Amino acid sequence: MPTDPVADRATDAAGEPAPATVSTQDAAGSGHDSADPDASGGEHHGDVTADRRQKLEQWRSSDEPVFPTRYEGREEIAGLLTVYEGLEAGTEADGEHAIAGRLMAKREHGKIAFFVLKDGTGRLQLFISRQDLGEERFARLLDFDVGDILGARGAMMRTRRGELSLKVQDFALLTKSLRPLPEKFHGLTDIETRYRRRYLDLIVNDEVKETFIRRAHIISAVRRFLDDRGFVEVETPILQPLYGGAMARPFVTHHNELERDLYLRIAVELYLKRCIVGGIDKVYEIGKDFRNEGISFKHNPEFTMLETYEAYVDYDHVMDMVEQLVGSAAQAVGELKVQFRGHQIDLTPPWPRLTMRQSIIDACGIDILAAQSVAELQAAMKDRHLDEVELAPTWGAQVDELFSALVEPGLIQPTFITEHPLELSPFAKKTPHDQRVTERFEGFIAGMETSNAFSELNDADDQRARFEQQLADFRAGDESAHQMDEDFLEAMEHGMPPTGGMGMGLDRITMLLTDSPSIRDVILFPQLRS
RNA sequence: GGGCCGUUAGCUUAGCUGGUAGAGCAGGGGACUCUUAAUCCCAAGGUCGAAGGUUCGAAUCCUUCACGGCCCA
Repeated sequence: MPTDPVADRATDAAGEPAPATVSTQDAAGSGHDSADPDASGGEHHGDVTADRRQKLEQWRSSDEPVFPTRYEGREEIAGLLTVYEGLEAGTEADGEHAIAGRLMAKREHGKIAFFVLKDGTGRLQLFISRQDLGEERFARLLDFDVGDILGARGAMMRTRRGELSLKVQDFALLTKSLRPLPEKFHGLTDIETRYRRRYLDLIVNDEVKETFIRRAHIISAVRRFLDDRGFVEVETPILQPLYGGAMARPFVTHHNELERDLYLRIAVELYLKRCIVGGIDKVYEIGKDFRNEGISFKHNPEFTMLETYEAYVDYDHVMDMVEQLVGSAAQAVGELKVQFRGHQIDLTPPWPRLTMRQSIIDACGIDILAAQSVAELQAAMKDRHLDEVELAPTWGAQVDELFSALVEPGLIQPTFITEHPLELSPFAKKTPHDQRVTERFEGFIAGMETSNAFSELNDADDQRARFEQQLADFRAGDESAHQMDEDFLEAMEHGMPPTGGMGMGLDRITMLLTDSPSIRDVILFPQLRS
């Protein structure tokens, strides 16, 4: 066969970095022969996978590698976009570049064609002409399917219409894709498929990847904030013989050799406090907690929690820290004023502070400290026709229901709710001015609890009494009530310094800072029914 | 757990008071040297989520189930 002079030039240009292309010229010819009678492809009648498998077999029978291990000289697309930003339309730059990525679009146009290649950093158009490649290589390149991963090499140019492009002189198949991508215009919208096959969501919906990049930046910023303040990051058990540190139902698992059940942690609180007892005065952990509860737009059974404990400070100090921590996370990915579900939310410190008692009085007129039993409370609710609030078995649980139903959804701007009732706060110190409430706060943003902190209880005898009260609540039907933990009490009896402790749901912070309406949008592989 | 809505080609979807499915994109064949949701021509692609029921006849009506979404608790 006569050597196309243009193809020859292409081979020379690509010669030294990619010697494989030299032998390709012949291979392309023989490969093309077997590819030519595409009538055989017609036997599959639109079976896309079968058609692609057949193309893969054609590549295998050629001399070109089908799943090569590298593409020499590859550069990231974002870098080229920056370097050639000023290239004028209709001109071609000197020098040669190589890129690699997934083929996202094909636009054939007779003797030329336009492809769109996407790598982890961006998209770049490929300008392909038969004149540059020669007939055989041109046909072979056009044989690629959308979804294939390929490498391309050539000069940077800008088309007459102004699109920055790589003028392809040489190319290689890096990975054959056997299945079609979702449709290009509407993309992948089915929510279930997006979650179950997140890789497709990531390929097709660019903003999804952006959300997870932001998530990573947020978590980095949180770490940096704490590290800069001298906190030590630790890792504590996920498999626990006794779950605790929060009010929630656990997942149970089983250890075969030990012949005993273990729980997946619902919080890291009790272990980090042991670290405080041990003298790590500033300590934190970022990791997964597991709570065996319902699934909703703000609940996933496993979620990412931050907990911090700092010795010799109280909850007021922690409140100041939370404002600054959330602020610095926000500034890592944007500004202190964020848009969330149509609301403009201003995270600028200081945030308003309101006692839980006052917040419930404001919402419905009930003074929870005046109605001191579950019966009195429910009578007060009945007087005010608060039928939409679910009844709870204990006074503490009933207060929580009232608050969750009537106050929480309205806390759109960042707000600290303080001085929770003792019954709801088995690990918080009582306030000096009222023994019925605690030095505790929860930070609410956009109607979601995003942080929870207290002046930590360090009186071992008081702690034991709290556990006993929890045990009574459990027997009264509150399944989320806390268990007795003798091992933890023993640690406490050795003496824990006054400590300010805090927990923060990082998934919810990420929702807020990425304007994601559901927690499933900030968890790559959320829990679904199977 | 309850209510409402949804499930039709690989993807996005139309399908009225019942007469066993129509399109766009993707894929196949062809044309095209500046496209970018390229365009044009041709051909193909469906166990209508599953199982029962009503009916001469069911994507359509009924029942149950599965999965999903939203709302409520």
